[in-house]
Amino acid sequence: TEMAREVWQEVLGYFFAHRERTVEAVQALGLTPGHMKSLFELDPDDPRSMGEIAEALACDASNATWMVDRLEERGLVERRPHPTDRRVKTVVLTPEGVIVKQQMIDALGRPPDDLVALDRAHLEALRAAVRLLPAHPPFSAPSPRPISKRAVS
Amino acid sequence: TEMAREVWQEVLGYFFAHRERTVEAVQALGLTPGHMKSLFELDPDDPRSMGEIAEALACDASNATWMVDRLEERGLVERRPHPTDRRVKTVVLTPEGVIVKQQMIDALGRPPDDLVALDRAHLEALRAAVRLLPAHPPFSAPSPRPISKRAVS
DNA sequence: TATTGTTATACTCTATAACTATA
DNA sequence: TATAGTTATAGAGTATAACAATA
Repeated sequence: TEMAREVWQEVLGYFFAHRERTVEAVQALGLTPGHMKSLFELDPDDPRSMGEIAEALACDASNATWMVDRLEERGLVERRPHPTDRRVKTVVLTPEGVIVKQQMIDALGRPPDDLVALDRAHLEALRAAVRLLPAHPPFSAPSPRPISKRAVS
Repeated sequence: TEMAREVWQEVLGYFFAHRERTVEAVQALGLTPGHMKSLFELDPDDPRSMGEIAEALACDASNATWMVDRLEERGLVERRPHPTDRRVKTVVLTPEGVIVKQQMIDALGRPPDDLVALDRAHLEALRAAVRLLPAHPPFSAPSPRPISKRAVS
């Protein structure tokens, strides 16, 4: 419908107006957009294989190797052998990786000044409204980790 | 405030969930993100200098040269001499560039399916709310062109 | 001399293809 | 033989520095 288009264009316009700020926030941590996407997928306790990372990032396997190399050089992630399949390498966040990931999430999630400056009434209306948006993964995905999950598919 | 943060994070999360779709829409037109940003800045009747383009895209002047080269090869833009300063080259959209720009805007502005599928009541509430967002340039900026503007600053 | 844009060059990120080691 | 990951290589995109033309 036409209303959906209006809503989407407003959201897109507002995001584009602040896009530069989010890019800068990531760069300030010395991370590239690719690193950012990788960190969102990784955790200390949920090992991911290289193949899973490549799939999640929708990139080539060789590119995943390259990206994980860079993250490993910075000490943010660690490659580990797979318990049963010696072809597979799994990747987990290091303690420093956890810290940087949290810094990244904090920086990205900080609202723009012009939004903070809005009336309380407007903010309440906005908050009620955005909760009507279709379900989507929370941007600060706190690693949904079911208790019993095998290490790697 | 905390409410502003919640609102921002919901908007960000919703956008991220559909980010891939927008990238694909641009790629389908054979455009890179850099081209996309360039087209947003260009128009048929509002010549921009190379320097202005580099500034608007927050990139190096040499990179602007490179990007305009690519757009010119595709016939979407045209370099023209500046009327008074022969050092300056100005860039305008060609007729074909206008068409492709409009296709890009249409593709980007098409709302996600899950938004279109929402109840009419929810959509009305969302539309009313997003209009409360702080002022920002409309994403499909229809080339704000004051009648009397000198060609290039 | 200062400024505009380009060219020369190098570095980052991404992909395809060939390769190594397991299974 | 097939699969997981890496390495070799090439290309797009970005930046810095040197350069040419013009102011």
